[in-house]
Amino acid sequence: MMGCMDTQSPWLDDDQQDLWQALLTVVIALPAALDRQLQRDAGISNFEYGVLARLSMADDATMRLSDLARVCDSAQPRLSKVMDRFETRDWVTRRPDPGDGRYTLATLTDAGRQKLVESAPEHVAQVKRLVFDPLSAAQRRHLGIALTRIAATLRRESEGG
Amino acid sequence: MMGCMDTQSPWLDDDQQDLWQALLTVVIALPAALDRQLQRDAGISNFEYGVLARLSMADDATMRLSDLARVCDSAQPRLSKVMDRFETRDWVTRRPDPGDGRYTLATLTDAGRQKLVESAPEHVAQVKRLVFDPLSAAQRRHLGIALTRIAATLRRESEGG
DNA sequence: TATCTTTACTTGCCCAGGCAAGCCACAACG
DNA sequence: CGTTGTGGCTTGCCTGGGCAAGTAAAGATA
Repeated sequence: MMGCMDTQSPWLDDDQQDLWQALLTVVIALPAALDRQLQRDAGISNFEYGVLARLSMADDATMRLSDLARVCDSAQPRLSKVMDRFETRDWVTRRPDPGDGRYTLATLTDAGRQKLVESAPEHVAQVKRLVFDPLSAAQRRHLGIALTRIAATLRRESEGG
Repeated sequence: MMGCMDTQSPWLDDDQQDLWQALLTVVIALPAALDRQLQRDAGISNFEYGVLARLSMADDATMRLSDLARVCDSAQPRLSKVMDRFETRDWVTRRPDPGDGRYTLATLTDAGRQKLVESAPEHVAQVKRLVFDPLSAAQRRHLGIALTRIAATLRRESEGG
């Protein structure tokens, strides 16, 4: 058991096991379910939907790729290839940042925004059905608090580690 | 269909947005972080670890592949290929179920169990660090309740849908 | 017993993602 | 001004996963 335990025991107790199993099911089956729905109804992946959504929220629907990658929890090569696909479908345009040629600015086109608007309702409905409907208001609040903490830890992990 | 909203509005309010973003970060970044650690320290993926762990808990360390796939939230082809890799490393053996030749029984070998035991401590430590450490006892309890409900919904989805 | 359906598993093809190496723009230093 | 260094992005190679088609065993029907 290797001495590197930052916490007490090297094993999970029963309650932890249950929580852990539920979390594993969610992180495995939830993206799969979202991907299936989006692929079927819109021909895009859950990750691609997230990229479109994030871009649409930015000023002038424009962001630096590195910033976009960060908010989408993505590595750069992955986002780069998504952008290749999006550009061939005319959903985004890429151009060097005039202020600093190292950055690349991505802008959502009208066609890209339209794709997002088209695919949003069914996707949002799926999210509500799978995540929000099973929970009471109080449970949603508690879930949000806990997940926000874990997400913050994961973000630190990605940047610092 | 469009009209198929099982809940009220077709959009998420601000609180829901925050929860949704945190959940997205977790389902994307958590498997990635677990995979990195396991790949680095043990040369296996998080999914493969889960397969070994599940098999090790069964009676005689033996399960039907279809049952194993279900508890691992996996489709059959995926598990089939994992078993190919495991068999070449002598971590599992496969043989037809004597009672019904359609089923295949997978058994964890001693070497397979040893691999699991070797890789467990660091993996468990990582899980604790990323998931449990950021939370209070009450938050863990709440999180477990909420995730169990969502996981149940997802399981119904996989089977019925 | 012969045929058809169902169920469990495997195989082959295609595509997305990770990683390492390469490329380009800027900054710092002499 | 050259040179070196750093940071952002892209490319190529390889592996893993999804899906649809194929195989094989069991059961059903006649």
